[in-house]
Amino acid sequence: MIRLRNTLTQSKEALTPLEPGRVRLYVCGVTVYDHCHIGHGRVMVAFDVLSRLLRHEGLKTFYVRNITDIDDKILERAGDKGIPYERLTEGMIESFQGDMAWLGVQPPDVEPRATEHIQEMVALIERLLVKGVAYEAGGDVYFRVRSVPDFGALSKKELDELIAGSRVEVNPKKRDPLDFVLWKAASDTDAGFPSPFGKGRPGWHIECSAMAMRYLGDLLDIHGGGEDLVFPHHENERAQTLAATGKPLANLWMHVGFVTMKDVKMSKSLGNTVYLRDLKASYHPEALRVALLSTHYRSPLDFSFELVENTGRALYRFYLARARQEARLRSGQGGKGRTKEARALKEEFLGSLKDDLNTPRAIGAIFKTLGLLQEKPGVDEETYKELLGLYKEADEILGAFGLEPCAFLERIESAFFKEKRLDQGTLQELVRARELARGQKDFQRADAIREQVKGYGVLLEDTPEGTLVRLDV
RNA sequence: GGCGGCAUAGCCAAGUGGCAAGGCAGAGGUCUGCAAAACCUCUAUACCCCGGUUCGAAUCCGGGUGCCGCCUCCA
Repeated sequence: MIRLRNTLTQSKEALTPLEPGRVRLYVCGVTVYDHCHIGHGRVMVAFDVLSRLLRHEGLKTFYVRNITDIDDKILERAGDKGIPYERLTEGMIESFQGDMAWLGVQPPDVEPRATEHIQEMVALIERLLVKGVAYEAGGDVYFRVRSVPDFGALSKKELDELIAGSRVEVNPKKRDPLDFVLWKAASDTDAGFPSPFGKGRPGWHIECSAMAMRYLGDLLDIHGGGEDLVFPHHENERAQTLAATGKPLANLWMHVGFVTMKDVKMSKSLGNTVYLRDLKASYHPEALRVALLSTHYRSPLDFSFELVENTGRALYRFYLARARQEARLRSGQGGKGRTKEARALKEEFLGSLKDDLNTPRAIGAIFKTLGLLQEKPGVDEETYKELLGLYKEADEILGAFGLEPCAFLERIESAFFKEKRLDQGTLQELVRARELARGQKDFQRADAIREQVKGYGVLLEDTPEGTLVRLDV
């Protein structure tokens, strides 16, 4: 049983799919007018983990994540750059997909684009017009918010209080200041699509309802996105779908908390953003992924480079311990039989994830296996097999902890040597020279070499098997 | 102003009624030519404050305080 917190009811609920064994999942993706920052990355990773977990639990999951490729910001940005908006969005979609691949986010089953579903949106708007809950005004079409009695249920807002606190400039075309636009008229020179209401483009909210309904039907099991989408975006999606179909679009609404920088929300409009693409050069994607999952998805995550560095260090230690354990087993040295503990950790891992995606606790369980590996003689073959099962599960669901230790270490090392401008050949020579000096008990020279190499961030450890090169990551 | 959320060690972060996970950082010890790594031990008499419920609360209830977010495009 998977339990998830529902924004609508403000409590954890057992996930009970509409159709047994199948889950319909829709997540609001990105508006492609700029590159993705860490906040986007967090949401995508969170729902990536959710979809992986659902599938791991044997639920056939159909995951739809949209791309908003037409809106005011896009047109504005393209205008600033003096390029057609399609060129801007194509470039940003490519950038987005590159970032997601780097982060290990699996593609959704369908990634619909707004511009390719104008027909569905127009049809839905027409439905709303027929029902009398929408009206045309000067080429625009608006949705009558007051036609939905429980408007505000999702975001816990009272209509009248919204008006009181409203800072929106009044649009004279609206009959009620809270009404939102379903279709926006375009001038002759503006980008736009033909429609029965005239040339124009869809409002932001209608696209998600239309595309969700197109691919998943009138009612979803789970609809998710960032916390800032609760109001107005999801509230409006819910209202318009409810008005059109009598169904509230989704049974369960999930929202991911913000990424902050020094406790202030990271947002494009505030300019305190760190883009995913800027992290690619310096960090292993697994370090960022684990860092993003080390805080529960609903809590704010205060981002810092230190956080990623610390996580990278912990991962390095993790893979080193595994490499050592594997070396022990290869050389035929047995360890302790700890299968009971290993199984308990495995249960803790999966149980945590099934309880509202408690990734921090699940990650804690993974790190607890380190204690088993590193305690005196390590573990025996059977126990390690059990642990490998856990790591495989972590790889499948979290998309982390499942690499071949050597693969991870080599990747870290190659990046390291590239960055530090110390080539491996020179290092090997120094290590040989030092071993020679040590053999002659010339410890002064040996220590000097160790110091020299340390300047490059390389640590030399003397072990019975010879010199071990370790990186100060 | 309205609504929502959060407050756990130096830092990050679990824990939702029964001895306070885990990570990072730090201290001491074992080991070592010296180190490092690893291991062992230690690092919150205690979970923002004040009341209450209970045999028992970080955990439930009431009242404060502080921080954050939404109410406007935003993941």
